[in-house]
Amino acid sequence: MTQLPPITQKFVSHFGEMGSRWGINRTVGQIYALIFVSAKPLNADDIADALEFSRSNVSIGLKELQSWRLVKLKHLAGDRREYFEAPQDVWEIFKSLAEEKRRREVEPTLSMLRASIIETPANVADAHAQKRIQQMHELIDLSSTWFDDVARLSPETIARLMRMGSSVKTVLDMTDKLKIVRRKNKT
Amino acid sequence: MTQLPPITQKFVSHFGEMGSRWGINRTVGQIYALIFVSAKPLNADDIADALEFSRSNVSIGLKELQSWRLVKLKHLAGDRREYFEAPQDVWEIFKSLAEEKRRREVEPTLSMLRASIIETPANVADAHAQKRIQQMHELIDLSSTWFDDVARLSPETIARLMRMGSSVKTVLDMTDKLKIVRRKNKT
DNA sequence: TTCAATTTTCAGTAATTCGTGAAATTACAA
DNA sequence: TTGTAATTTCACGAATTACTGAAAATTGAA
Repeated sequence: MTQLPPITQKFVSHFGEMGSRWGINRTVGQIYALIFVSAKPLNADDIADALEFSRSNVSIGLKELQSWRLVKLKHLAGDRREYFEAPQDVWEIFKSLAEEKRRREVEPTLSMLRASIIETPANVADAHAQKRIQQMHELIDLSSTWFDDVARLSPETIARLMRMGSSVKTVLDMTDKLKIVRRKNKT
Repeated sequence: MTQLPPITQKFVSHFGEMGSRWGINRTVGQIYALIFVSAKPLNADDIADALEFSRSNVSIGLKELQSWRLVKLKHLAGDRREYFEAPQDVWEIFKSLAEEKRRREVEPTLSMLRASIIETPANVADAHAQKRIQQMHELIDLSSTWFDDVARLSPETIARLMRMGSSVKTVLDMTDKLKIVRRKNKT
């Protein structure tokens, strides 16, 4: 597997760059990209070889990717090395990532914001700060629980929702009308 | 403004930590947090003073925040210094951030993925890689245009949509049924 | 057990990113 | 203009983060 084919090569290197803009570093990004596009599971040596990273670097990178649930460990019969692969369904990947990000970054922020909100402000400046913090908390809390809710839907339902784009508004309005009609009929 | 009040203090320092998990660094995060909770616009000296950063550091941070459209420049009458404030509406803030992130990170990735997709695969490995890249492209493209669509809705409509959570499914199903009824009536 | 293959850890070093003070530039009042 | 306050730029040292090779630990077969 020395010398990656051109499309793979380009993807891997770009993904490394993007990785560093997200929390993960270039190396980890490249390792993931390689596993993602690979047709079959890879072991640590395959990766170290293909990307020309040290074996230890790959080991650490794989650990990191496992902690994000982005790669799955797989054992091949008659080979005791550990092989890794990415889930086939891209939606599943997206969801793992979002969940993990929520757990690690969003939740701690929310608790901190909550803690600030229940404190008694010492002066007028802090009272204003608290109002602003409250606003931020509401926004983050609403979007994150919403995201969780949506993630629970089937990929097809999500796709359907997304394809509607901004025309969801029409649907919402329609629903409201229906509710009103029902309420009227009841009384 | 030396010695920040406790709630502000805590928020600012936590936000700095979070900032470094996102693309922005600790300093920039703290500067933003301070501006966000402040009741009135701040100038660079206020900030340098409150956070004990060097004046130049603040200047660079403010430039960065402006480029993300997270702070707005404001001139106060009879004072030629530049004052900065964060938009009042947290939804607006969220949208600016998302748009800017899309423009800087998502769009370049999409073009790169597109470029890979139209290339002719050199071998069977690259053909498989291309299929995977295609899947990733579809997912990112769909979510990002969808996000744009939703962002265009009014904050109230968005809030309404979010409050529905996973029960949107029921609405979608209802809509489908309505469509079917209409179609039947037509024919 | 023992042994060899594989994986992980870790100390040291390389690379990158951050923050500062000093100098340069800009903007405005006199 | 000229002088001064405000802002930006930039080179450099400090701090942080990433990567490596060697050594230790783990795993499973014999």
